[in-house]
Amino acid sequence: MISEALLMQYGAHKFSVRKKEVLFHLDSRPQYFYQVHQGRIKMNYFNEDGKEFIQGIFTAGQSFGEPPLFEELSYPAQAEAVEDSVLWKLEKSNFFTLLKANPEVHLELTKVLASRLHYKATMVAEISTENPEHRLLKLIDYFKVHIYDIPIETPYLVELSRQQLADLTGLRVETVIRAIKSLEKKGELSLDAHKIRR
Amino acid sequence: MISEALLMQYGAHKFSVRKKEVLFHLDSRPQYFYQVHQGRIKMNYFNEDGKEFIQGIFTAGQSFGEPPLFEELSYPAQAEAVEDSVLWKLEKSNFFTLLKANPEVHLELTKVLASRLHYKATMVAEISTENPEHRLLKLIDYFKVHIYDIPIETPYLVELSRQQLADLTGLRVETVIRAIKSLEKKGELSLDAHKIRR
DNA sequence: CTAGTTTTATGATTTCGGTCATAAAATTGG
DNA sequence: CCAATTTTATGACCGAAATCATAAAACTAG
Repeated sequence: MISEALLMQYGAHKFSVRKKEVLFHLDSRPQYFYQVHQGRIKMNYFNEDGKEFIQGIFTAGQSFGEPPLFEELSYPAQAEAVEDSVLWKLEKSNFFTLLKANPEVHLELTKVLASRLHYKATMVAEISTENPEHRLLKLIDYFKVHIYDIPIETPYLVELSRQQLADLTGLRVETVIRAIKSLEKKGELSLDAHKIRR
Repeated sequence: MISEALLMQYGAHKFSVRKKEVLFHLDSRPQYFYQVHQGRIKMNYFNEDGKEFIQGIFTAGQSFGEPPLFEELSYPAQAEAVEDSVLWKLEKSNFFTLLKANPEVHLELTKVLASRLHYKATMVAEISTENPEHRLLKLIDYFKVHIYDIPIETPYLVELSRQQLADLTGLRVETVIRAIKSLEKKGELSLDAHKIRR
């Protein structure tokens, strides 16, 4: 997260997007550094027959889509507004000028990339080797502990739909619904009015 | 990749590991920055019933296992020598001193993390949504273009075993063997003496 | 308030890749 | 050089999750 003061100083602009609007497409070349000011943005991939995979969901204060800025790479997913949102947008070259002039910001950004890499390494191993229930618990606990910084023993209310859980874990909605039910029966989580608590 | 001169200057040491030796375990806390001097190291995860997933294979000049150094995180996989190898090992605190004093090295490292994030994002989406043949082609092309820097039109000889391909794509050996056969039949790649060329 | 949409739910059926068993070919190491 | 190990290969069978169909419940927007 880069402070607004700094973003403005280096010529960033705020702009609005409507729910479902696409910010950039799969395989396009990055031109800007993006940071969420308000709302929620997801990065997602669709295969040939329309199956979605969600790389990440980003909320106020979080940046996204930085990796391809650093190499001559194109985006491995598109970015789409989950709800009406306001974003900061900073020209690529200005972004690098900013980083160079502010080593502590650069270090912060490296930490963000490191933590995202940790998340991806965790999820890809889960998806490759574990069953649906295991995957879902891992994802839920990951969000709780690493994204929302809630101690593992404190109850946490999952704010993701069954479909989003499916698209984050590579499962299908029906499988998620059944696995969640089964996990409730086993006492691994609780449900009240369809909301998942763990 | 950090130059040997710089590594030495900040107190790094070289040490040897034998094939199959484990450098650090899953869930342990990182204490060092590691860089391969000679040989090959893989980072891998095993689920409860022994199914392996390979996060990456690192060769001479490449560093690995950096992300958890930047946050207070534990390793999401273990590191294991694929063959007898020699490694550089730099104390965590010295590593950060080095980065701080050498911004261009820090930027290089950020690029490495960015490119690894790109690889993981690509593979996790593949594994979640695509069939075995698609996954294998994507992996092979990724290694060719992004890891070995070979132009897509130049033939490339895959130096990974069927088992390694399986553990990198979340498949089983038998499935990889059959998919490779089928891809050969379709003309997507060629085989000579079991070696895969594409 | 209500029609329309999205989300959650559940049963029946299918399928793709996993599992199991076995063996040939290739590689390695002593 | 040869025994032991690893890698590649192939067929038969199985099963977990995907797919398909349908509907109730819960939201949402006008």
